[in-house]
Amino acid sequence: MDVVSPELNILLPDEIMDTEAIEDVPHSQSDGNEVQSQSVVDTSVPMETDTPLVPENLSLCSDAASTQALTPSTATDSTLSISSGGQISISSTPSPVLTLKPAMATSTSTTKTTDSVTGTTVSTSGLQKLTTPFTISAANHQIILNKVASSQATEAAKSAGTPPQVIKQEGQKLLVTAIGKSGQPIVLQLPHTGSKPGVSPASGDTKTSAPQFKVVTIGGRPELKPVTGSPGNQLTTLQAQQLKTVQIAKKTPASSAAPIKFIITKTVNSKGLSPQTSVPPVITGRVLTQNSPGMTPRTITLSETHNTCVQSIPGKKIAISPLKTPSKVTVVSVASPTSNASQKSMTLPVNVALGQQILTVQQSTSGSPVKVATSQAAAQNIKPVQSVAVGGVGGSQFKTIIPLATQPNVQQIQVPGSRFHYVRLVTATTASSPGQPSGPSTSSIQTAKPMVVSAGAVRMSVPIVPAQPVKQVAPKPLTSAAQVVTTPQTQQRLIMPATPLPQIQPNFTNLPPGTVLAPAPGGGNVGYAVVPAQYVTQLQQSPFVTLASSTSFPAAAGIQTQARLPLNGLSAAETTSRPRKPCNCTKSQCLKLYCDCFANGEFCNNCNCNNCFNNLEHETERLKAIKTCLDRNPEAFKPKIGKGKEGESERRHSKGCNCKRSGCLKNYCECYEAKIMCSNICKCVGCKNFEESPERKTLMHLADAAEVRVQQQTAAKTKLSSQISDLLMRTTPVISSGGGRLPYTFVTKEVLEATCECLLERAKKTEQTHQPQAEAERLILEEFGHCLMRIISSAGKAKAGCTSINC
DNA sequence: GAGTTTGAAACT
DNA sequence: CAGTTTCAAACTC
Repeated sequence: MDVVSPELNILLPDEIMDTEAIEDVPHSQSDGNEVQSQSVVDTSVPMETDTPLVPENLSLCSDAASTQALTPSTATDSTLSISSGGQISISSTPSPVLTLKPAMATSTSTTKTTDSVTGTTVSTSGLQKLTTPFTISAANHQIILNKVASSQATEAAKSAGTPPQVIKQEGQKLLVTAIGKSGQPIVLQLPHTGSKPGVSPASGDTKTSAPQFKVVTIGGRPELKPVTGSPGNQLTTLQAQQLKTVQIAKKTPASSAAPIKFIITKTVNSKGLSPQTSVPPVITGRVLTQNSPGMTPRTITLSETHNTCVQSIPGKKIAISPLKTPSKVTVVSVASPTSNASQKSMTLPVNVALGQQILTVQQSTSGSPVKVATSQAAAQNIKPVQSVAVGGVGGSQFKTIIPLATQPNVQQIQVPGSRFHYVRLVTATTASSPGQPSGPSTSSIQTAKPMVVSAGAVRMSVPIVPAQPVKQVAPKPLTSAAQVVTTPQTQQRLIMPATPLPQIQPNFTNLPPGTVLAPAPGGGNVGYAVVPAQYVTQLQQSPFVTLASSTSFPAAAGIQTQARLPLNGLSAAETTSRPRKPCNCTKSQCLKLYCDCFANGEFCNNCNCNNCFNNLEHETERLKAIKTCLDRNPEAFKPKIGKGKEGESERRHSKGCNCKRSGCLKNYCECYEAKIMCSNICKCVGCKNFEESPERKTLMHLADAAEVRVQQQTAAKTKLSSQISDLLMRTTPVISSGGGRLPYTFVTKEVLEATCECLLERAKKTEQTHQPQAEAERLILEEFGHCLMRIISSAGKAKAGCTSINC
């Protein structure tokens, strides 16, 4: 049902919005009352792949069965936050905040609102009512609607001494005219439920049958206009005990070439529970990005289940780096009974590429290996909501909601501009004590197994799309069962479970098996510490191995990697399959900064180098080399790309380049390689790497086009592969399901040869009969089909025979 | 894949 | 600090 009008394309944020604004609302909204949903609904995450040029839906399905369609006008820098079961907020980044709050809501909106305007109501008729007392704040351009989800809302209302209010599912509209650049009203429509398709004024999309929230946040100008409720549609808010926000920020107007980026964040707050013990509701869905303004609107669908005892998980975010093409949202679900107090909220940049699978991670309790499951724990009534942030150029971020099976176990690690994508999964294990340090520093090597960094809490950071080597090698004491990964900017650590993670593994292609990413010494802004597999093995075999060498590295190596990575990220193919780039050093022994591995603080692994000393076997030499480099330049291992001085937000090369012949438009130039402009500190000659440079723009367009092509190809391949796999599974279900040989296993070399012979024979016949080429191709294909059928048939017979024998 | 170009790193 | 050399990646053919 939810439809986003084509105008949304223009309105969609080009940049990623800062997550903090999102977090503020939920936190402020929490009050002592709890709103609980009656039932836990299916938490399955949509897996379908979005198709370019096909309108997509952005919706949040919730038990409340309220859907809202937003038709934004051309607005900039505004965000719309909608909290199902709690509040709906529409905010613009610059400032003013529109807050819609329940009239009887016990919770007082503490959102950062200035010049707030209250009293606007949106009427709805039907099963549910949403009180529309809301606050419009000019500070953040936010409208927050507090809504009580379904029965919980009713109960809450009863408890409050007021009759329950119901929001009718049909024809409900929320017109928001306050947010719009040109004064065009934004329509929030509560979609029809069931099979009855609602008529959406926006675009008429009627695909959604389930109750949904459609949340669209669009950028807007600072000015705020009154929110108008459509006649007959009243938005009634009972009590907002849960706050969920979805925000889409638009930093700058999206260009035709640049993809429009959604920023949707949703957090759920509930009262009475501390953040540590909070359990957010499960929200499932996918996030799709708009490819170009002219295209049909793309929507984001997020299914939401209202749950009891919903707790906000501040900072639970997943960042998705912006892509030119629609991407799926990687959903990480982590189920665990308890939360870890020591956990910190993090943003997670996830470079979502076409065909990328939705990741659902269910985390087990402490002491047990981290589990990854596609299904969420059914027993968990409380499901954490996690926001998904899509990293954008210039640090802006795309946010969306990430469902969590249970507790705030997933934390995002956001590295703006970096292609490293990490999901931090924190097991809120019961064993973990709040005060217990979770860092690797407290852990020790216990076994020769994959390590558990912290005894108290298991943390997992999933580098979804590490395009480049993680920088720094800072081996840490390891315990068992997981790998540790840290991000450059924070102390986030990733503990990979010893058990393979099918959903995640493809994303670790650039990390060698056994690779351990540990936080570099010094905490804080520390680069990644990468321990090659062999190093891990050595560590496991020799618990007394000192990791002092890693300490020699300055903290910032991780950012250095970031600098080398294009802001827009790699193409889907690159991001999903490209391994860490091996070095080819021949003379430097990989102990000089010529070697990228060494410069990044990594051990060489699977490289093509000769006479490599950048490994454990030559730890002494390596340490010496590190010291030499640091003596020569204390900043040698620090990131080259960082923020400019005096509050400059743009990244820039710390030293500047010295290009003379490349015009700074080739990868020889470190600035260009990092996809940043040359700055005044560069000493380049004939620089063409500046904003207005036509040459640069041309190159960028070409690169974008190439990227799009790659993504499309990747998507096509993925789809084809999926179809083939599906076909194989469907054609011989008995064979594949009976524990026998899979169908393709019958395609032996001999079978292949026979098939080829048949095809060749058929080709010869067509030649001899002077068949037209088209006819010849048809006959050959037909023959191929026959061959396939024979193979399948034979496989089935073989299986049947085997089964009979077994019986 | 070999050879060339390029600019950072290393050296003097 | 400047000039030169070394080096490995980027690029071209």
